[in-house]
Amino acid sequence: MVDRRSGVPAFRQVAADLRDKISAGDYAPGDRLPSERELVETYGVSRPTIRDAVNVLRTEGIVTAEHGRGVFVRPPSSIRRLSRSRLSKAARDRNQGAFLADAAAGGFMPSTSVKIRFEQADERVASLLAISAGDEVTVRDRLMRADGLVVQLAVSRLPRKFTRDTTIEQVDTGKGGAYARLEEAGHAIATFAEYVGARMPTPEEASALQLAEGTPAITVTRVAYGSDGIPLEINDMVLPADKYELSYEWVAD
Amino acid sequence: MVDRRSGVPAFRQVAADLRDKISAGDYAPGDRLPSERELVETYGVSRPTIRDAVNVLRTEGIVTAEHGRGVFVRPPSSIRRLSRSRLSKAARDRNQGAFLADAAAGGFMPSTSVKIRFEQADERVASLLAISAGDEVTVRDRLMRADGLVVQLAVSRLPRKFTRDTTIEQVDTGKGGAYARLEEAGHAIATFAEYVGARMPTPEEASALQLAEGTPAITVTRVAYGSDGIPLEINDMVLPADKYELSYEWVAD
DNA sequence: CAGCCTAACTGGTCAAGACGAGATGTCCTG
DNA sequence: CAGGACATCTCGTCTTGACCAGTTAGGCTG
Repeated sequence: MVDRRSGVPAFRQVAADLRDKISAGDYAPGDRLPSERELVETYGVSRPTIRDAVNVLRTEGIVTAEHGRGVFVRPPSSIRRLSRSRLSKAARDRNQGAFLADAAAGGFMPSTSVKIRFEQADERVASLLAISAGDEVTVRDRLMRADGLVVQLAVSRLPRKFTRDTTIEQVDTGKGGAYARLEEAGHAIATFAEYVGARMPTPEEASALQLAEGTPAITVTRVAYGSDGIPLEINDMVLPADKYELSYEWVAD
Repeated sequence: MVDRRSGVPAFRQVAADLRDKISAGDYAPGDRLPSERELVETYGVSRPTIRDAVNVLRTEGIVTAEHGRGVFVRPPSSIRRLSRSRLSKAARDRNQGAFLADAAAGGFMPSTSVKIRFEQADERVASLLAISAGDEVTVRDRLMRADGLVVQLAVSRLPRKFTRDTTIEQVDTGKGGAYARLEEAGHAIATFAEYVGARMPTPEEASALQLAEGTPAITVTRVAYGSDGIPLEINDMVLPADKYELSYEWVAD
């Protein structure tokens, strides 16, 4: 029941009560919550109020609603850990992109689709690639699927001057991937930098990644530098936060 | 106006239209949107429908509502970049914790509050610290403020066997911080590992960090290892995703 | 007995209306 | 002219009522 005199809005009281019941285990992961109309009875409030309460839990990501079936406690999803060793030369030499290596380890059927296009660098891209805004860049737009489900979006951008007359401008870059082609052209990768953030996905990202309401996206911008310190490539990735965790290790100095 | 025959729910049409107008610059960051009652007129739908639409944008984090004032386009917040060099020994020797070093660089007034407690390791903590579940750990619970605003929560846990009879069990650990005390006790830090994820904040975190609706939290778990590979400390941090970006650099191998 | 079909669930959307509470400018009063 | 009271904006909450749209299980039909 709801305390009308407490000053706390009714829908928040209901949300808090349901949240407590879930964390106490009264409703276990995968369980169906009572229907909205049942909750109307038990709490003595109207249906929109119940819906407001459930929406709070949905945006918190702890329940999902399925039309016609009910509202379910979201089971903790298995986290895939991405380590920076995915970019080691050893892994590259095995002719595996980072994603294919993950697939081999994770035991799922990988598939990727690539689109190539060319564009003029905007301010952010130009600054990260140390070129001038408006300079031409080669863009490789990748969609990665695991067992048919999209699990990762990645957009790779390279100054066109490094990719002309290479298979980097083709869908299939050949054995070893784009980094191997760069190396053949005299641009071996020397260092990496990654910038990690998180935000709510755009509607397009949410539908592409099939994100449930209340699931944030992790954004990773990776910059690959040559031995002379010149940026060779930036790679913008968007990952579902409920499926990925990034790991980094380093030696203390 | 709203197209009733399109099959797209009215509140989503309104949300999409407002989102487009915002990204097109019709409403600039900081601008007030038309009031809900005005939107009722322009779109020809009821107020609950308008509110649903606005709520979509709120959970997407692109507008905030202020009671009595209006709905405002959220200005892009300035991102503070946390680099791993914040943990270099040089920085530690300057008697600066990571947070104080950031403050010096960012030019804001820092303040922190610390609570010490002891608890028994749960499964996750035990596994990360390579001890047995139930073993006693020293917990340092920190709250960091910048100009009075809470900007970071951090919980540090160390096996009690490493902290007994040290100032690590005091609020003030002394010059150089906890890592310096560990080193004096023969446990120099050799390597770090960080695990980065993101999720929606709990209600407690949201109010502590004063997160606007629709702002995710970045979670960082840092493990510090001694030269013998033994875990010495784990540090769980929660950061507002709209204020922080993490950066990592490494040499390709 | 197999398969379809429908009834009775479920959540999704929307309306119209009411009142509460914070913010703010204006106008009146001292 | 300064300051406070109030009118009137804003969003916040909640109700009643209705219909639409997936889902599912049970019963009917062939």
